[in-house]
Amino acid sequence: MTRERPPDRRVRRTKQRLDDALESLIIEKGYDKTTVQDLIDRADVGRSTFYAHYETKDDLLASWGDQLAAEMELQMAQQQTEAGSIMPSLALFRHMAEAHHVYKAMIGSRGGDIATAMVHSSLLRHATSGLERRPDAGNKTTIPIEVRAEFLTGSLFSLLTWWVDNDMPYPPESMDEMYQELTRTA
Amino acid sequence: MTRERPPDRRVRRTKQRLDDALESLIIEKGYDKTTVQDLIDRADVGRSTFYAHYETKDDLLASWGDQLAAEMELQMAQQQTEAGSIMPSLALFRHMAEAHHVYKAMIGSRGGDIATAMVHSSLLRHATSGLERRPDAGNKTTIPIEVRAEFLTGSLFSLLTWWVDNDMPYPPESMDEMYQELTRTA
DNA sequence: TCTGTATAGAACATCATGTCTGATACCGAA
DNA sequence: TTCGGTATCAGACATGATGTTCTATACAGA
Repeated sequence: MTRERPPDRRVRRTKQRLDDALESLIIEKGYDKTTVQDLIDRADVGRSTFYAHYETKDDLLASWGDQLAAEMELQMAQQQTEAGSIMPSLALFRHMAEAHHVYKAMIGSRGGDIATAMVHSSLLRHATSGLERRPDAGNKTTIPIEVRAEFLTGSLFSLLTWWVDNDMPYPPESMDEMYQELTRTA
Repeated sequence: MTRERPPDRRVRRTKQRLDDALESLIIEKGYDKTTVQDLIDRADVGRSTFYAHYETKDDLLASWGDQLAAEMELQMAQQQTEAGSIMPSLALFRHMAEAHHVYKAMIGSRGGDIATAMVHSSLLRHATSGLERRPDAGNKTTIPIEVRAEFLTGSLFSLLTWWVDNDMPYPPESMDEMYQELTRTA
């Protein structure tokens, strides 16, 4: 068991700066158009310093995205225990509402894919385990769980992105209700 | 009314070569990693020739994707008139099965986004008009058509991509049935 | 205070993109 | 078949982003 040493304060500062720079640049000009040069300028960090911590721009994005995902997981875990719903959809709608600047900026840019892929597996896990745990009262469908899980995940995603992209025309609670009703069959 | 002149035979040949090169390269190494240099090497075409016809790599992809979309539209239009279903899902599953090499190669690469975006609007149109035309027998939902259309489109997409990405474990007809059942509510 | 490590700054090689040139080959219409 | 218009080729070139490497300096933690 090798003891984890807390990172140097300088390292923490540098990473924090880069994270902040990334977020503001994503909102400002989108992930695609953001260059490494932009990042280190905004973060006021040396070029070699950047590459000392991250291999590529995508690497930074992934690391930054992990933090968002962690927050998300927290909120999802809460709803999971509360309601009997399979997907933690309400938590997701609320979470996206909070950070909507970022998500809207990422939709359509390549950063969206990376973020999407990161969250997708996590959501799919929720769906699968939720379906397995479910009493399945009066549900005589023969559709494999795999397919149903993918359906639940994909349709939720589509509503989430549509909603944010259209500047959230309905409150999170309404979106959640609609999603619940639309996926009654699954 | 300016009469449309058919393009020079040389132009046709060049574009055909580039289209072929694009398709084979997408399958071979993915869209992202394909460079303009790769394209013109494979197509055996001069660099300046490429830029005489397309502004960027994405431009070529879009033009090439239009052809796929056109084929798709054809198959979709047929099913539309036949069955009473809202979405031409069966036609889509069959279409993707035919060109699955290409689609699977594009899933996850940035090319996927561009292609996805192209098809998305077309599918959304189908969904919207289908919902408007529908008799709505015994359907007392208050969910706005916009949301339902997005739901139908998004969930269909997710099943399509999952299906192709997992090497089509079920026949197109089964996938279509499952999709129909899962979206009974909408 | 002292040692190890992170950082700055800048130079550098590499690679892909997109532009531009003039010479050549080809097309389609007369 | 000829001829004018145009597509193509080959290559050079400018540009901009990426990632590497170096040394001197600043700082953290013990």
